[in-house]
Amino acid sequence: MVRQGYRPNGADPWPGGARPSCTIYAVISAALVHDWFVANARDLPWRRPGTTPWGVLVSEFMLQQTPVARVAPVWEQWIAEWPRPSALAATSRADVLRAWGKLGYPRRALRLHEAAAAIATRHGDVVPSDVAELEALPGVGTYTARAVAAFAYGRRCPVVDTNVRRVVARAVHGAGDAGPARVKADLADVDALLPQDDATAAVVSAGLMELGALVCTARSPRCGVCPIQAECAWLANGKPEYQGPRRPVQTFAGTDRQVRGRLLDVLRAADAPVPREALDAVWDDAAQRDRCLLALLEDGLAEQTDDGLFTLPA
DNA sequence: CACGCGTGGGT
DNA sequence: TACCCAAGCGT
Repeated sequence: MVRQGYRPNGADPWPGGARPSCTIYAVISAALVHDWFVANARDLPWRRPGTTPWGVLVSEFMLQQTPVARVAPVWEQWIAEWPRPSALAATSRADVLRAWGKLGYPRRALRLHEAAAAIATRHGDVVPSDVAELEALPGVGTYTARAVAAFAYGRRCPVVDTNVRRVVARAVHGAGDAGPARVKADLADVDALLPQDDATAAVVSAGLMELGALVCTARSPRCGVCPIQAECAWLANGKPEYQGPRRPVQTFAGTDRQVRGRLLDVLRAADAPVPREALDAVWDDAAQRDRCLLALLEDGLAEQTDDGLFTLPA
């Protein structure tokens, strides 16, 4: 139901004077999201019956900032090769980084490797279902912990990612898009609309994400096929454009990230330690190149052998 | 909390 | 073509 001036949770979704002129808020029906998801969910590999909590955890690591289409084939290989945390933990970091391939942000691969070791040694090779225990694992933050609790263990748990934040910002708050993250308030917003039953709530959590990924998209939302269009505060407000501050789009060309990527690409492709000259060839600016190589060594993404050659970490 | 961290596809 | 963006995390 769309209402004037109604605020779920009483929280101010636009702190700091960024409040848009709209005054319409809405309560959206979890049942509609639930039924839409059951009918429209993508057939993703990690949603197949038989996927273990470990499989879910691996998918969530890979999906941190990497699109579904690129993750899917790599996930299949990882689960086939390392079906349990202990199997991954027994693998060298070099092999893990090579298997990570070009998913990006390779520090995630190291953290997943560390998390696997922690699960193997401290949790009996079983991925924890408790949010606090999950958050204690390296590379597992607010989102990933709750995603595993919900999707791997079917628990009622607010799962807030960029998709869900956008759906809530629009459908509930009537804004064009989500502003800067407000973790506590975002979790409370979603918690307020989840049904009580664990299994049903978990499906709704997946449905909210799927809705944001497929229908309530950032660029061209397909409101005409949206299951909650009749309740959507953004539609009721006339789809106002987002007014608040936007995080500046990160540049890439010329940044350390690009240089690190090129250096690491050389190390991944090499089947033996490489001399300095092989790395020097990928970037002209020597100072930047050296800084990046040093950073890779410090991050544990590269190592130097006794005879001065460079490799992926053992 | 704002920022840095890879990569490549869509528009 | 240049942007814009994609299931975040750690510091």
